[in-house]
Amino acid sequence: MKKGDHLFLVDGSGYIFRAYHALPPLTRKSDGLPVGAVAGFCNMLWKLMQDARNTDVGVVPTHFAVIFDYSAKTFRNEMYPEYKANRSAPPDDLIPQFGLIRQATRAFDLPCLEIEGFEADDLIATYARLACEAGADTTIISSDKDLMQLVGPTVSMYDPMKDREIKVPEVIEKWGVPPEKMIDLQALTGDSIDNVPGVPGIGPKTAAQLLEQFGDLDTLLARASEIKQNKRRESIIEHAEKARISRELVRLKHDVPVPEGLDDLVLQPPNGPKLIGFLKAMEFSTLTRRVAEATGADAAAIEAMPVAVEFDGKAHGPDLDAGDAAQPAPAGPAGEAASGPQAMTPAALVTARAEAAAANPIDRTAYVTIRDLATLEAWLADARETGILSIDTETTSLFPMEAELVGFSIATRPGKAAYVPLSHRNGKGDLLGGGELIEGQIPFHDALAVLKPVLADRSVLKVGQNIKYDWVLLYRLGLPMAPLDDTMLISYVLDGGSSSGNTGGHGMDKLSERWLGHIPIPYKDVAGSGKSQITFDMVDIDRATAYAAEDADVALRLWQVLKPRLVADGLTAVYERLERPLIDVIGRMERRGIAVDRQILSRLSGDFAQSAAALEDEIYQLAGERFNIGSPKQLGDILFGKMGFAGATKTATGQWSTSARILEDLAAEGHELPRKIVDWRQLTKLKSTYTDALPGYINRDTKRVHTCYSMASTSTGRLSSSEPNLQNIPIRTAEGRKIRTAFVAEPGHKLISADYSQIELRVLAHVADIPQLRQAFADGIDIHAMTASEMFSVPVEGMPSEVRRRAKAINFGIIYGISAFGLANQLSIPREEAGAYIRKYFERFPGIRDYMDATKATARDKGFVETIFGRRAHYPEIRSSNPQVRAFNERAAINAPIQGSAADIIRRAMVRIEAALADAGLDDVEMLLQVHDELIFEAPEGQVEKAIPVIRQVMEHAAMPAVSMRVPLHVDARAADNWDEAH
DNA sequence: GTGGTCTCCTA
DNA sequence: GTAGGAGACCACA
Repeated sequence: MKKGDHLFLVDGSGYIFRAYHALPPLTRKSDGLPVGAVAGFCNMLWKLMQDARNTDVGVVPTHFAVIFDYSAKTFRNEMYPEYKANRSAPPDDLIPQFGLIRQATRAFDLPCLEIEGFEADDLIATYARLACEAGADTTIISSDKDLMQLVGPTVSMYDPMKDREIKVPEVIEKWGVPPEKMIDLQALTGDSIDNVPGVPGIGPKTAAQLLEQFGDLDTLLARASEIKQNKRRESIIEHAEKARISRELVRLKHDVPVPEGLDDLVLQPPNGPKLIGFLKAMEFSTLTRRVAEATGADAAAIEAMPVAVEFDGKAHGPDLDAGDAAQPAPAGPAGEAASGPQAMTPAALVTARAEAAAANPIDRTAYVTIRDLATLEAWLADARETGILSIDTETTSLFPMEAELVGFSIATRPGKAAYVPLSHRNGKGDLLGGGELIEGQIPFHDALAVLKPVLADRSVLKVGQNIKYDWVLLYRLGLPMAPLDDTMLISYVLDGGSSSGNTGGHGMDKLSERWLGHIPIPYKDVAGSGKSQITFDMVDIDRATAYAAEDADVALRLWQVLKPRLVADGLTAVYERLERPLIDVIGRMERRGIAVDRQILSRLSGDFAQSAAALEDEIYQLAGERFNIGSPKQLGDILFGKMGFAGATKTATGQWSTSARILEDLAAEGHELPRKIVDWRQLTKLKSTYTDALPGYINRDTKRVHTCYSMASTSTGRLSSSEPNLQNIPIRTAEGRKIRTAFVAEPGHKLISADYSQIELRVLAHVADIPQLRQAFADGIDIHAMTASEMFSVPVEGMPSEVRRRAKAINFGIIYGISAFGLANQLSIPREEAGAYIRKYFERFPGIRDYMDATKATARDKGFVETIFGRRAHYPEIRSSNPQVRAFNERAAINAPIQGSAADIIRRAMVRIEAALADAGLDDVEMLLQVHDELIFEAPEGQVEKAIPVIRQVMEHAAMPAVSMRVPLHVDARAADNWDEAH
């Protein structure tokens, strides 16, 4: 940059907010994406650049940059934590526009600058200083008073919305002080919007007058006692320190370490086609035409560019990784490098990756065992080179909270994989294990010390299959890992639904077979199975290398094949918003676990055992013989054979059915035996599944129970919990509830339970857009009573409970893809009667039938259905010629968007809640469990009252801004010493 | 020992 | 009628 050059600096962030509030709202025609601020921004930039080229008016920029705030947190927060603390979140329809405006800037071929920790204003101050030193002039495109301190002989401001220049005279006219005194003036007046305190009672007029009188702030504060007005004097003396802090807050930083020098900001000639591509994608037809005219481009021949919407939620078009600073560019396999992934369409990239996978078969002989630090370091250096590290840990247990690390495998490029054994032992130990450490392994802590920085390096993407396991394990060993990608979760997003099966559908062996045409070594083959199974530390190192390195290699290859499919299928947003950010959130929940009181469980076990034994005697008495009550076969013979009870039905395999339902019916007829069997079953169930089993899951180190959540084993997007399953802890009966009292908070803490009320019915009301349901939820009235009232024309007041019960069953039936058969079963009524109810229901709520028909049609056409956030559930068998299979898939397809949308909503809440709690200063409030529509937290007693509203706020607004629900979400939250009382 | 069936716990 | 996990039993190997 040289003398005579002219730098234009656009205050991008400032402009966004101003344009948003000043301009009428505008949405993209085709899909309702809000783009008002984007439109204003593009028009402004184009006008600026046009004016600049019409050399007879205005000044001509030679250098140009658009500058943004990186985030709300800056160095000023360290000086003064309350700075900008009362800023509310931006409006929901503005959020997606932030990313779009950055993309617009790039489409204009303009530098788009932002630096973490600094405000846009600081960058502007820095560049203005640099330009000044180079002898050039600067025009700041903004009207923000915070920037006026920069105005001077070579720096002016320009307000694009009012077409007005701001130079020294304008500043004096507006504020009564020259630009160089603006800092002192703002220090006195403060700023309620940014939460700069200032001196109470001092406004701009008074401040200007005082500065006129005393010259500057320091003099004023030193001689404050001379001020005549009593109130003013006292206020200034009392708040002198606040004024000083305020001065530092408003003073812009002129020496930000900017990565781009001035010479990087040289204004380039306009790239018409690129800009038109973007404008077309935004559907700005007028500006598209103008740009085409001005640049001589043929707009009709230019395609709309795929625009990544950094939208919090459902993708509007392919959500490329453009906005994801955390994620390094995917490393392409050889052969693709010539064109580079960016130059290929998503579909072409998918094809290329699949072909590369097929052409590059897996060769286990190429895997190496790393036995010294230098080699390990060289491999990790390669990972920094490629920006990607596939990793897999080998351990002694499936539970990451108690597993011991035996070794780990890594892969940096397809085919380039290695295993690092750490604690393999020989078989010389006694029966308790033991054995001696085998030689030729890197010392445990040395290897981890070398691995640690790479795992923490945000420029190296860590890829794995079910990487949450490795994350939890490695975190326990003091090795945090980020960022993460998980091939299992990518597959889950791409191919979720019944097509993938409920178990192992996204397991590595299946994925490898499907996508790479390769069957990896089964775990059984290296460690055996059953009684003869050995722990991995006993596996021969050569065999372990083949197995483990292959896993890392396969995961890397799968990642290469699957990741581009996210973009091609428009599922990036689902993965980025609902899966990826949840990995470490759930990882932390698993790590925390929950305290379970062993004494309570043990006492309950005793109680249950005693009651069950008493029942057993009575049952034998009534039956006239001893038999195994727990055997449905024997029980059926006794009840329906020997004793000849009526009403027997057969199960699918021709056995007598002894389900609770049948036994209850018999009991209702006055038979004593079936009643006692039902009670016995309940007690033994509670004992064996809960009170006996749970203590075995208490971790010996943490003394807590750490369930394992699976993020990819349901067809709808729900989580599942296992080992132990904490999502089916009893609640229905008084006896069962007692088990919940054993789930307790630590001393000095409380458990908080927050659950969504009727979330699935609310989702139904939203997606099917049913006026009566929406109204009922808006009014907060009893939804089942309302349904009954509509259906049976009875007033809600004084409604018999049986009527409400039936309506409730129908409401649930609707969510489950109702059938007359199922409803008849549920209500124990004839199928004809159930059918009549359903017809009646559809008469009253025709929108629901429309929704169901539309959902079935979509599922048939596309093979999948979608949640409101775009998660897909595949049901290919809905086209089956078997009517039973078809009907089942139809019901599942109807249920999936409802259950799945609710699951997505709570996932979104979970992703956000930690930050929300931290922002509220509640870092010690910890999320422990998720039970589909409920979240359990543990909080220090003193923080409970503050935490509950934060939790509710996040949960109730979790769908926003991606989806604005037509019905409110409602969350009930309560705190207590144990889970029973909290729920 | 493994896998299927039945039953029952949850949302 | 949807979505799960788990324990007990029992027939099979």
